[in-house]
Amino acid sequence: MTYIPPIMATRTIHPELSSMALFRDALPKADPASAIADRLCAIGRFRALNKGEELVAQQEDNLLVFIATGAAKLLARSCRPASNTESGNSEQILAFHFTGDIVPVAKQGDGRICLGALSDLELIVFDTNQFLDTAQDEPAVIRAVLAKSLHALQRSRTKVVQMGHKAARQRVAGFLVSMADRLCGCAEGVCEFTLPMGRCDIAHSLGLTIETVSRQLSDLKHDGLLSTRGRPGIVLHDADALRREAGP
Amino acid sequence: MTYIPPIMATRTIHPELSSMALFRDALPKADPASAIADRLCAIGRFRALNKGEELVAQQEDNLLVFIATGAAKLLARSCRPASNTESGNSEQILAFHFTGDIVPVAKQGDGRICLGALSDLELIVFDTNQFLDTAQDEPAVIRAVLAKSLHALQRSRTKVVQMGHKAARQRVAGFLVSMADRLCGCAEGVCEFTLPMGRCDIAHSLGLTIETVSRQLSDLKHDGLLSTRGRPGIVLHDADALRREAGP
DNA sequence: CGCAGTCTTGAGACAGATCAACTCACGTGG
DNA sequence: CCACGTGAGTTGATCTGTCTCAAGACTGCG
Repeated sequence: MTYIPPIMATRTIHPELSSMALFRDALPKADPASAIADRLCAIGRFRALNKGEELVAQQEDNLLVFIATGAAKLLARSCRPASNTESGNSEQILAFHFTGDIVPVAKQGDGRICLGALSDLELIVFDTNQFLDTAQDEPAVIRAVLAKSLHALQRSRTKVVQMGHKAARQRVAGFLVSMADRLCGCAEGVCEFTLPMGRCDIAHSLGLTIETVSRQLSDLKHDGLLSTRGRPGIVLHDADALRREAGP
Repeated sequence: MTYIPPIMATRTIHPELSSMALFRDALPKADPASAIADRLCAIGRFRALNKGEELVAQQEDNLLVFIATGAAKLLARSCRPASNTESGNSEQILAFHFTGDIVPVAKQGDGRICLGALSDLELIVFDTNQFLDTAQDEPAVIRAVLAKSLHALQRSRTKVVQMGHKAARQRVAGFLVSMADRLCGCAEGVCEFTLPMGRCDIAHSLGLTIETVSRQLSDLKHDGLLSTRGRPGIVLHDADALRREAGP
């Protein structure tokens, strides 16, 4: 849980890294693509984080973070920054993000927001306004960012519904179905995958305690809906049945 | 609670209505503004809703709704659509929106999403893709939509934090502070305003029951933090103190 | 005036939090 | 190679905040 001070470049962006990750879909034609890619590379900052490290956004930052490779958690800490003993779990995970995602990181009303590395992580960090200024005359790029942002909004709204009126069992079931979909593209039937985050992160994501998450996983296991393979390995026996558990 | 079937125009958009509401800030120069405004008017649909009516999005809809005048609630219903007696409160309010807001309304993973009129309401409804195609060569417009979307994402994330690990008292306090800010621009000191929504909507927005909301309001009143003026009237005696109640 | 809907207040039940052991997996070093 | 230590995960017992059910008070309207 190392603190990573302000946003800062550690090296120049690998041009092809940037262009591939960001614009594969947005820019079908090759020529303007390289031009805009070059310009964006000039303002983007590359960051590599080791597993467990965090990129902490300053209060005034308004960032767009592209995840080149790896898995990350976006989290909000309920202030109380100077707690020595890791303090209470006053931390809420807003979303999990994986390779290829674009994460808007803007100041929350209160409490700092930061991006934690669930695995080794490669990021490209932009100042949002600078990015948009540069991409101003390339509507396809802005539109791609907008599409990703709307997607993030949709997932955030789903999370609101989940946390607003769902029981612990439904939240855990919903979480597992979502992970099955995002990690191995499995939407039905048997499905096996490895969770990149621990119970603690799951709990903070669902607004539950680790004890409750653990209990619900055990219950689902006893009900024959899943098996575990070691600590992080999960086998869903019937993704559809689990989706039904998650409720509407 | 009338059902409003599919999105449908009731009359052509008043051009100045559209241009004023959407582009006042996005398009400083006048000439191109009218051109793009005309084109957008051609694809936007005007809708007027009476208080209590709802605009129900179809599963396949992907809309951008501009609120010309009035107050609205964006809500997700936990399926179970054929419940006769108003059924359980299986409904979650995702956000409140007021005059000038731009509301992305896309299909949620499950359960329909719809926009309810808290007051008489005037809307302009666009298909998102059609809107973006039309605004393609006007980056300022797309950028304005992106900015609004990022703002919606930010508020949605704040709601996740609120519902993830905050007690009822904190949620109600936070709600009141937010409303004070959005309805009368009050951020501190004494502040009086009228809530456009009932206790029931507040409860559904915060993931609580109306009884709990009512109790918390009573408690805050007994603690001298606020007074009520009739049913919907609220007087905050000290917005800062209330913000402190809401926690970090 | 009386009705109907909204809001408030009260008493009891329950899901999940909290506190506290205990187990397990894994790496380290004797 | 095995004892040990550490951190994560599981399981159990109790406590508490919020939901539920139920009754009463307020507001607005015909």
